[in-house]
Amino acid sequence: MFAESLISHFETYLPFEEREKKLIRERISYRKVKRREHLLRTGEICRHYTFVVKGVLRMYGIDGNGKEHNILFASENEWLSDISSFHATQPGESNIQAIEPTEVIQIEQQDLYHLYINIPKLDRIFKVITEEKYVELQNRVFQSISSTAQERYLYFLSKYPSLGSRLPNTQIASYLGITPEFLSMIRKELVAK
Amino acid sequence: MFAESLISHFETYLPFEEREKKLIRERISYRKVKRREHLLRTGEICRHYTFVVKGVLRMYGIDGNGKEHNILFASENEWLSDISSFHATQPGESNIQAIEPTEVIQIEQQDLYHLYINIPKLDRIFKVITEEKYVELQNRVFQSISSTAQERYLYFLSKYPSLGSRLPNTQIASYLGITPEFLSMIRKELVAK
DNA sequence: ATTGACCCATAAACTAGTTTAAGAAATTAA
DNA sequence: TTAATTTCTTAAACTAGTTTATGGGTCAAT
Repeated sequence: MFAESLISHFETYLPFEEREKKLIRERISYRKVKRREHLLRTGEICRHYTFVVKGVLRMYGIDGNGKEHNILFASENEWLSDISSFHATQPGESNIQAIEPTEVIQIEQQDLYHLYINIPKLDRIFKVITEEKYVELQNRVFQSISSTAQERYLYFLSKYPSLGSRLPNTQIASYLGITPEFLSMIRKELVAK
Repeated sequence: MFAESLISHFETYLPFEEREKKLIRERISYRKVKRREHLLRTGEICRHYTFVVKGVLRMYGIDGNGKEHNILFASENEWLSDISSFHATQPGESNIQAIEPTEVIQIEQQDLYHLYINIPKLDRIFKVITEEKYVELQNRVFQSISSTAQERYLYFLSKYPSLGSRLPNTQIASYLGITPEFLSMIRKELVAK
């Protein structure tokens, strides 16, 4: 059953009792997302916390000139949500789209709050998950203010080796904050070495 | 008493009973930090979660060429820690230094864990605090891949209006990922308008 | 009052990354 | 299987941001 991949994800943090697993199973839903299908668009309220079972999602923003910029990717066993839109129940800026055919588990706001109340250790687990994601982002900020595009690309490859081959280079360039043309140049230079 | 500024910070999230406040008071310590004094240096284990009562701290990293880059600032009522070093009890890369004379409240790892166990709502509160900081960082990442230095500077000013006048421009330039010379040029252009 | 450390500004030469354009290669849809 | 679309590469002209150097202003400490 699809719920087991989520429960075993939770159990990498803390053990769960059957009673708790049952509560979780009652409050989650499963969804398939086609390649290029959107889960969220600018101006919509983000209604779900989304857990990737299989595939890859990207979260991106759109700048003043209408250009898309990848904020992050989420692949197997990762969480994704426009957190501020989700908690405030307000329209947000973010977009979420599948890059590959993707399967996800989703929790709605009221269900997640219900679970937080009935399974206090979920507060602990999401605190830890958010801290882990926070550290990742902080490293990325440091990279972005201290490193060249080539260094950022090598860091990305070392951090997400599978994504390096799985994603089109245009998506990676957008994540790195450079043009696809310049990424192409960087790759050429790296091969030359 | 110094503990009250921390407790009233917590109570902006959830109410606390006297029993819980007592537990907190027993587990925190107060410290004055001189201008330019360090709370943490590269290679050290980050032993504390630090709450700024008064003043401004900066967290910075050092790149391969020995140059410092400001990852973030923490001023009144903000938390700061090298989270991964703190939880892993392992040496980290980060540095934390006072920009102004600063007063902080600190919690050591064992004390924080003790509080998490005895006051479960602290898991909830730190989950929310970390989510808030996560959203801030995510916005900053989006800025860094989508905006010019001038736009990033204006965003910084709008987001932290007090810091704009309180900090030397060299510190702001380091945070924005540009040279002080270029920030100087940006400011000149903005004044000209 | 004077030194020294730091902070800010200006300018010229330089470099990293963008833009535009155009063609080749690879995927996807029909 | 072919047409259509997306992806990748190359190259030339351009722009945003760096580097180096120089000088002036400010502030805390003697």
